[in-house]
Amino acid sequence: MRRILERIWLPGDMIPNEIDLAEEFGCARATVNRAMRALAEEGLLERRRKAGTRVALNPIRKATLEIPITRLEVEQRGWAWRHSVLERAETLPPVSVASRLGLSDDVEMLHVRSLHYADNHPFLYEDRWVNLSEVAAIRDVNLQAIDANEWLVQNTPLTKGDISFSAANATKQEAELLQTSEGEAIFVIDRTTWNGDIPVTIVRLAYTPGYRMHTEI
Amino acid sequence: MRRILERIWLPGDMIPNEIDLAEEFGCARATVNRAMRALAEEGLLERRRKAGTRVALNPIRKATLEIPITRLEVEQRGWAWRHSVLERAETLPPVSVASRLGLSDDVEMLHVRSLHYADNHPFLYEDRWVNLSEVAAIRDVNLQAIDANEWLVQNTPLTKGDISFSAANATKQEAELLQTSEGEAIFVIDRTTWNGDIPVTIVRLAYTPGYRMHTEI
DNA sequence: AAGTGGTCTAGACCACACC
DNA sequence: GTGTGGTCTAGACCACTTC
Repeated sequence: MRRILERIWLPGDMIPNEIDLAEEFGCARATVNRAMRALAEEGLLERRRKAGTRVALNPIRKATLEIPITRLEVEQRGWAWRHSVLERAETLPPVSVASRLGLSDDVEMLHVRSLHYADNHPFLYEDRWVNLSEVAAIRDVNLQAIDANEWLVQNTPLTKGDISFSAANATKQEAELLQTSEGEAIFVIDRTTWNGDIPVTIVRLAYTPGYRMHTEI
Repeated sequence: MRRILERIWLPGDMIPNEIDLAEEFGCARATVNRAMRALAEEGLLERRRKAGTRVALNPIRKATLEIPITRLEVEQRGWAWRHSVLERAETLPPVSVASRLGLSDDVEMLHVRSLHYADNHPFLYEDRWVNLSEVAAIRDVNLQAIDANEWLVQNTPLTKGDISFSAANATKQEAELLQTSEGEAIFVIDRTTWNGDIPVTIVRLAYTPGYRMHTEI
């Protein structure tokens, strides 16, 4: 790592193989392998069998985003969290939702709209659809007492997720709920989650204006 | 992993120690360690010496975001990339920039504003300040020929980065550059990068309306 | 004090990708 | 074919943290 950061080994350079490095550093080959694997996972090296190891040309440093439970995210900032369920209905999904989940639009799903507060200020407006045929047990959950996401994470196997981040102008409804004005720029997360190949839930999270998602590399 | 996903081991459960697992699976302890370390890095397990290993209570599944070079991001979508430098000046930074970098505001920095295109449509407006005392060599670089970010990534050690994502309403200037209307919601990335403790560059990336950043977990 | 995970070793065999 | 990384083993000692 030092040699890469100090540009002794330049991007694109081949570096010695594991056996030679082990000899140079006076350690076992397994130790070299462990170190190199870690550097490759960080994106600093590119490794291929037979072809050898080279310093990554585009050190695409991977930022890891933690996808937190809203309650914890709010509480970590020192605010009091609460949320309020605006709507809870078992109903037919719009085609856009059904098709994105690969489900038929003539089977009822659970539709939950809720508003999360931080210290009594609107923080996040959540619009969620849940696949009832996969998570029937959620019918009996008091979603006012526990956030749907928190319940799902703790009670359903979730193996795969698809997340996208974007910006959107607040609709009139969103503006009213988030106590801002129509057209204000809103940070939006759209997330779809599967258990294996079975879609579990799709949710749109619209954050209060000024929200920033933060990470380090 | 199977036992966690199939909820045989529930969130919060302690799981057997490495020696017992090695015996159960008929493998060496090092192999168990390797597997458990991988699961811990994915966020499925929490490990502490002496305290043991437990299934993560909040499977904060970590999404890894790749921070790509804009040229590659555009080209990967099958579009032709080009960019055009709007301004290039060695000048004193505004206090906001200097203070966020922890630099004095009476030392000149390089200010570069540029517009990236995808298939001749405006894609990204970039406003960047570079610490010339750390990266003097960039004075002689033809930034019209290579994107500043791409040059920096390949020619400067960058050890630490701070990234935030947010939504903003397009200013009049941004709207004109991105060929949209004032107030349109814009996806914004603010990134500050250091080499060790020395700040290297700070940049604001304003994406074309409708831009989505995407990842999977 | 003691038990846990963290790390390392020396050796072995394997799988893949390039020749 | 052959050289590379990928993986595994059996054993050892270490470091941390909880008891």
